[in-house]
Amino acid sequence: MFQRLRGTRDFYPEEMTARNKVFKIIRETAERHGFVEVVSPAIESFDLIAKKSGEDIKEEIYAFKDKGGRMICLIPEFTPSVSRMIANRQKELGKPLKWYSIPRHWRYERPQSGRLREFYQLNVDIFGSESPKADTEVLSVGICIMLNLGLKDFLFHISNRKFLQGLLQEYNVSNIQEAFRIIDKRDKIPEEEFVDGLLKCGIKDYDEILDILDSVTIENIGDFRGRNELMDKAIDNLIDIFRYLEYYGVREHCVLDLSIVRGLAYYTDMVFEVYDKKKEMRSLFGGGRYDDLVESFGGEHTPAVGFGMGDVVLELMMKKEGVWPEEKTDMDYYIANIGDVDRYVFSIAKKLRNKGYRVTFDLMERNLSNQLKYADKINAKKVIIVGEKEIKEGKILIRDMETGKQEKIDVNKI
RNA sequence: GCUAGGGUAGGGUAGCGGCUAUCCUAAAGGACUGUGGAUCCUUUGACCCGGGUUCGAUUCCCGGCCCUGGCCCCA
Repeated sequence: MFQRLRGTRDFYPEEMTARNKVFKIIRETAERHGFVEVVSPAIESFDLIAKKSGEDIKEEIYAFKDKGGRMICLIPEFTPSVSRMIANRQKELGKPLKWYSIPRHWRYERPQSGRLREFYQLNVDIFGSESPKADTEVLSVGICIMLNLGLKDFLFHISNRKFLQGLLQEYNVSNIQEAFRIIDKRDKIPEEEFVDGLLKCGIKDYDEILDILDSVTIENIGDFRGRNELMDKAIDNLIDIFRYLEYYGVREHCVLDLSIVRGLAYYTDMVFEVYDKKKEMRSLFGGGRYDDLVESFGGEHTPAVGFGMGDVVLELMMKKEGVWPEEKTDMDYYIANIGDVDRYVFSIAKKLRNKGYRVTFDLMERNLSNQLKYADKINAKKVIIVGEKEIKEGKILIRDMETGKQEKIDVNKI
């Protein structure tokens, strides 16, 4: 017997119906927000992926030589591919671009809760707009997807990196990237290690800085205006975003949280992460603004903002909240036969199928009892019984499998 | 890469140094030769792999593989 490869999943029909429902809600929500779908190949050149993440990424992805000796890989993320797509057709694409995609991604990592080697990830991005309205649109899609999926226990923690960057500059902090990394880990590491890390980055007055991060809200952040240009830009941006979120009616799902920085180097302004309200689980997903990334892939300067949401954690969250759809397939019609009535079975099936119904019939030469048993098993809503006796009078029986009620109708009425 | 726990029919489980390896469920069929969900019966189907200890290992020991968590990392 062969087994699945580690960290991969099979989706059997019952699971597939539930997943399709979830994906449908996600697609519809994105499209109602004016996003259009794109797809790119599952394989890309290793150089493209390494462009953003460096050569060391090789250890964490599926990378191999193809028969032509080219180093290629299964895509571990979407950003390089979509940046390439934009750079390739820079001139003809009208800005802003509002794109979404639900590609499969592969990462060669140790699987654990909420993390597999093969997974789907919704990517939602807006390219070409610097406006905080674009940031808001991206946040809004994320929030509406969560709500439309029936989720309630979540909160968007929103920040702007430039605020912290400006603040750290005021305190003459030497290594700002490293400081970002440490502050990002604040909740995960012991207090001592955290303080130690801050000191190493040259942050002596960490009490003051942490106090600011903890106490500032969207209501009082304006008090910090006038300190330096970076902070002013961040403040204006955050106030705009929260105002727009208010206009859109999703403000209640958001909170200003200046401690959110995200470890990644390429985010430039707004960043966000989504947590359950009590922050018990790990981050559900996150994203932000990355204005310089497309350019680094050889395109023109293209401001961008977006997020990536993996299906694995989403499924865990939905199951935890009890809103994962029922895993059950069903069928509109099962046509049962008694005796030599094949010609009627086929023609009835064709008529119903042309009308758009899902229809199936016996392929096992079963007796009526077992045909009904099978119809029950596949959750057929209705069974049409084509019997020799009735067909002589031009009649068939329709049985409602839920009520058990059965009526005799004219065969031509189908 | 590091670390904890675990691997018995398709799914869920019991068990023991030696019995025909337990039960539930599932699937196929029958009881019911023209009516599903109930009941009963039949059939199908498992001790992860390799080595060691032993008269004998599914059980004990070692190694590997795999699974479930945690760490590193997290695009």
